[in-house]
Amino acid sequence: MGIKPAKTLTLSDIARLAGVSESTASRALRDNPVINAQTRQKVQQIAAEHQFKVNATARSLRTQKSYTIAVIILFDAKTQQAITDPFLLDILGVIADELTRQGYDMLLSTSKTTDKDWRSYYFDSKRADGLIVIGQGEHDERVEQLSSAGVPFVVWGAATGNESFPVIGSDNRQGAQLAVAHLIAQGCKRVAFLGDIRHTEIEMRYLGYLDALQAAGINVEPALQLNTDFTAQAGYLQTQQTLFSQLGSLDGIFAASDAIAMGTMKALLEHGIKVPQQVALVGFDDIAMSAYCTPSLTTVKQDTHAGGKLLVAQLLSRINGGKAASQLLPVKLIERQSSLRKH
Amino acid sequence: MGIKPAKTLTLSDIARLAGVSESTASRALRDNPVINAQTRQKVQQIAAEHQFKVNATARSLRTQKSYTIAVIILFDAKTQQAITDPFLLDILGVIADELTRQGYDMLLSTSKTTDKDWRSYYFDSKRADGLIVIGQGEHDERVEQLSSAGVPFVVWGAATGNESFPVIGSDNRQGAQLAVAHLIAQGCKRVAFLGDIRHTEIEMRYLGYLDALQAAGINVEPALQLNTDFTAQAGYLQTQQTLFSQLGSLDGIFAASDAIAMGTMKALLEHGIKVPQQVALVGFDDIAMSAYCTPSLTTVKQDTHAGGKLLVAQLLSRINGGKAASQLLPVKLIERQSSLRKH
DNA sequence: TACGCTATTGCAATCGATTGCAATATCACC
DNA sequence: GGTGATATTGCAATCGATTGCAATAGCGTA
Repeated sequence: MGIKPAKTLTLSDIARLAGVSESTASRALRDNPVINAQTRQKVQQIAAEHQFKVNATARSLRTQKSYTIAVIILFDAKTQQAITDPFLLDILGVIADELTRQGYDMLLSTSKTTDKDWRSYYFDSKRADGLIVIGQGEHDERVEQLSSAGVPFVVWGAATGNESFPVIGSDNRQGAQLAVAHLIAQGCKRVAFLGDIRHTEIEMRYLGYLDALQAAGINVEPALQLNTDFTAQAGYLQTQQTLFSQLGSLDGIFAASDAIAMGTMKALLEHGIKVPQQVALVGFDDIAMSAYCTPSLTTVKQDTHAGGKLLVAQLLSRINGGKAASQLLPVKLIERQSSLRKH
Repeated sequence: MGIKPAKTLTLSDIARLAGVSESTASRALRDNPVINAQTRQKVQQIAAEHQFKVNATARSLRTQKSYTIAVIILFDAKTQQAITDPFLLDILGVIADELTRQGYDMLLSTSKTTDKDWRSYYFDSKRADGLIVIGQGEHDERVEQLSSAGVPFVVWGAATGNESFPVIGSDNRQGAQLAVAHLIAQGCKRVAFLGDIRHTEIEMRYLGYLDALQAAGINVEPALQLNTDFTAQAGYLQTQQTLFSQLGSLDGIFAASDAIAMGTMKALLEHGIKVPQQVALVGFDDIAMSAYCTPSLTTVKQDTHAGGKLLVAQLLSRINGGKAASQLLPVKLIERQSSLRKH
């Protein structure tokens, strides 16, 4: 009478309904070929009729595989806010889709909360078969710990060549070099760098910046490198507080992320500085908004799609006993109004 | 010799090392008071020394609780891309933190990939104890299905008062009403609405738009409501293709999201239209970039922090046998340059 | 000394599915 | 009819932790 409490059915219920043993039912549901075709169909049909779903927990326990990957997003201890950079969402979406496509679930964690010990929490406890760590932060020692513990994991970040774990990431150095060379080609003589070089990825971008300056025979002024967090606000404040007052005449700025660049642009425009005529500006990431601010933002586009897929592919390969290798992804300069003086 | 293979220890190993039974070890680790204090300490110490972590899978199987919540992000079938709106990341971050704080893990899924049957996949299979659905999409029938199936879940979206499930969301109608009333106060006589009203949240915003117009005695022109997807690109194209050519003279635009508004702004500025002098513009969401575009964007701020916490609180209450109630969160108009004509 | 009560601890079942191995049935072929 | 090979199916152990209930020990008191 009325709707039944819908107690979840178990495999043994299905087996009973189909008149076979649990083992036969299990094999039938997994399409094991030793099972007679008719039996298999019957079991599958009954399971479907009752909307039976294998209990994932029991299966995991028995098979010792969770088919779950933990994704950990590292971010600044300082910027204690929730994840903010739009770029993260981009790559997160790709990873989510790709994991699903491969039959894996995704457990998401932000470093703020689980800063204890990922290995214990996710791996030792069998919550996940492997880890994807996004961002190396400021040389986070926890990442190094993982590598010594035999945990399958891959990192999105900057490969320096020295790390003992696989790192997938954009060719930050070349991207920055392209960006700054472009600024120089537009006539810039004195270019500032906004970004916190304590992050490995940003450090690489700084090296690319130096590459471009040196290739052009421009003298490097260390004072033009300003540590700036990954937010529009940081870019805005940095520009207001430092760039104008302390730095003499600049004619170009390379911001280590689009978010920073947007803050910078705001500050410049507020001061009546014309972008790109007086100061040309280039960012990094190509977030969605970059094309739609005014002037639109020249930037370096990372291939998040390839990156996400590669992260997943490498991790799964590693989990299945194979090797995972670090890899650099090519980037592309997207020229927009914030830096284009000619034409 | 060398590093040991580090085979994971089980509870029975710890029990043996401590010289007690598994049951005692289990109780000791969970701080069960019936266990003698000395025994408890000894067991805990040994567990700590060996970095023992309870196997979450086994525990889940036995206790019938996964301490995991599945978060499902719905988005347009049309915009088949990965999650794009920065607003989502905001609330996702809050939910992640709050779940962690409450001892729950978060399983993230995007609707594109798991469009089968969430109930089966997440709940029947015991992967999750409950679901948080973000966005109702275009009256997604799958959400309704959930409610009839006894699955604990809550939705972030727009409560209409008719739904059979708990919906937490901003007071979209009032937010829109505030925004449009503000435009009218700035002198706008003819205000367009950009947003796809097939989404319940947007529909509410449209109602608020109508409220404000009617309160001001302004005639409603249905042609001024233009279905537009949640992206800057959609806003840009819509503005270019429709607003200029077909709509006569507008002096105000209310965009249903900041992303749309930014696209619109770009198109307006490209056409040499002065914002806010000729056309005043208001968005919705208060994403991080809104303060940093030029002119900065007036918008309606949603309280994502309260929203995320409330979603989690209601869901957990529901899981623990309590009730979950729909709730409307207050919003706030943030006045910025894109609409401020006076002063 | 015996009895009852409390404080601790252990035994064994249980959660639900998977799988190695044994058991049975079926069939071909000599 | 007998024998071995093959196709199906079932039994029972197993994954690792939790927990109801029984068992034991220790202690106070009549």
